[in-house]
Amino acid sequence: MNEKKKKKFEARAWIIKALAHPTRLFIVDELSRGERCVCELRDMIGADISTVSKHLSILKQAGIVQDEKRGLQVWYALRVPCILNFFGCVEDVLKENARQYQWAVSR
Amino acid sequence: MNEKKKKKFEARAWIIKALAHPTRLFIVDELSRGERCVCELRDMIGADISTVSKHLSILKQAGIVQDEKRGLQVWYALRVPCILNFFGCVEDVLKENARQYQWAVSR
DNA sequence: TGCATAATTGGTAGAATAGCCAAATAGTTG
DNA sequence: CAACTATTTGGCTATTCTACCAATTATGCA
Repeated sequence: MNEKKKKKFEARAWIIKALAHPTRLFIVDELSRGERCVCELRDMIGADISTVSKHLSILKQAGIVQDEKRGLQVWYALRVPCILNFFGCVEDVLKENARQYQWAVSR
Repeated sequence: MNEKKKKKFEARAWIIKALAHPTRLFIVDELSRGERCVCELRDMIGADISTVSKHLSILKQAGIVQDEKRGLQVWYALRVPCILNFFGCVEDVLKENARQYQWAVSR
């Protein structure tokens, strides 16, 4: 694998890694329904606010969300909605896995 | 967040985590062009065969690839091609990030 | 059966990640 | 300006991930 190709997959992995955590997936899902401030997300997630803030920072660095400060609050919004299309495929994988599992235990 | 919702995002994260590594993304990309045996992938990747095998095992457990033994070799193939659609979106994010970066440094 | 090849599994050291607390920063209000 | 609120950052520990080597398993062939 040449250097250029390597860089390409590293860049992709960087974005995908940003999504690879339940809390961050929850945040993306929530933001798909509109912008939220950090305190709203903290209440929904139920973790320390510093933890939530760090998750948001990872999503922001990856370019998946954007933020805007208004007064004391920081509001986050989805920057690239196409991310959502992916979840359909992920659900397909999960469904297929469940199907295969059922098939495996039934024989 | 209730227990059911939590499980849902954990399941999704499990699949996405399986993709969140440059080598595994390379494998998925390579398999999108046809099935490959472990030794072919090892040659392309240039890592220890045990490392490649473990990456394949992660993809297989997630249900993203499937394997079939033929003689001495094990051949891997993509199980859910819809995964590929996602990379278009990931590239969009990367492009958007690059654009934003250019804009930021030019002012 | 004994040897060679392909792949997986077990073990381990080092790197990366996640979560919490405490401290710092930024904006608001009396 | 002091007190307060919302968020981020730094520091720390526990956990998870990754890559390699060595050992094991499975198959093919002389």
